[in-house]
Amino acid sequence: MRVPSSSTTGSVNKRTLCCNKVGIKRGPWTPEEDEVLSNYVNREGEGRWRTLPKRAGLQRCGKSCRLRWMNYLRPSVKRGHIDQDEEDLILRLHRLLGNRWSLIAGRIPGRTDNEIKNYWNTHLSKKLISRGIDPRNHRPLNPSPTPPIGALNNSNFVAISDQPPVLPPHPNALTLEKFSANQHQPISTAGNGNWQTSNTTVMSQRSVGHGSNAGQSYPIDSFNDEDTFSWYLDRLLSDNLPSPYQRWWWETAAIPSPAPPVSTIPPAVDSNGQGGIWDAELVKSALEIINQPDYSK
DNA sequence: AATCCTAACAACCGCCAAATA
DNA sequence: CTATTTGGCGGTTGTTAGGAT
Repeated sequence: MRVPSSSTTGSVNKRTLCCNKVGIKRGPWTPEEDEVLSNYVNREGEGRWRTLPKRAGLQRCGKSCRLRWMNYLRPSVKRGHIDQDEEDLILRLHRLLGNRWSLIAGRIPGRTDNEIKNYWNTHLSKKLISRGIDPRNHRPLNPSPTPPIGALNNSNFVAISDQPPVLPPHPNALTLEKFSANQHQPISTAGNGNWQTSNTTVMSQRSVGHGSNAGQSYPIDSFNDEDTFSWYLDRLLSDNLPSPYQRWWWETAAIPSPAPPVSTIPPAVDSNGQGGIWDAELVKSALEIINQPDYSK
């Protein structure tokens, strides 16, 4: 929660335009404000956030209104206790997707990216650390052969061995390496989460696998392949998830529609006879990640 | 009772891609 | 085609509540 807007510190100059106006309120929302915003959005619908405050009669910036609606007021938002199933799922998805909170939230009905991010930072990352696992990459924190005594008992997780699991590399990184090696210029994942060539950012991770992106000039022409790969990976994962998760995984998938029929999935060998993009090791890595039994109840 | 410490989480920030003018 | 606006994202801040001292 923030200090209300009356403060006039030097940081004001750095604020984005919508929050830089005199008379714009900041900080916690009151029940009265919530009601005004809820009534307005229920009546007029979502969108046009920038002009919404004026139309609705709120002394807030549009960004703040959008955030309040999306994370708190929306009827579909399920707030409160995150149960064991959800927690298990967040762990699996984070291991697969990293800090892509909106993608993770998209797989957990009723939960927002902000809520999952908070839950991760306050609960789950600490839980993993207590197990001797690095929450950033799900690999052992301490590469020494003997984990600390008691580390495996200090959580809700069921220890399946005396050793923390050694996990395979992140599948998305593998994906791009594969694209690069077979067909295109060198691409790597940068620390800022963007895909890069040697000196130029070429593709935002937010674009990968979703949307047409017509008109954009990506140096790789395999965007559709990547798109298809996302779909294929989705199918593999849904088929191999623990049973309670299978149905909603597919139902909530944020993937192109309609999905391509199975018959269009390219073979595991490309036209040159080289290892194709559906590399068996890549698929195996993804399945190993999602099926790691250490998060099971 | 007062103070300190920390977990929890709502809200803000800067950035950037997509949409629109 | 370019400039501007909008919406969405992940990272971070800082208030609050509650437990410990």
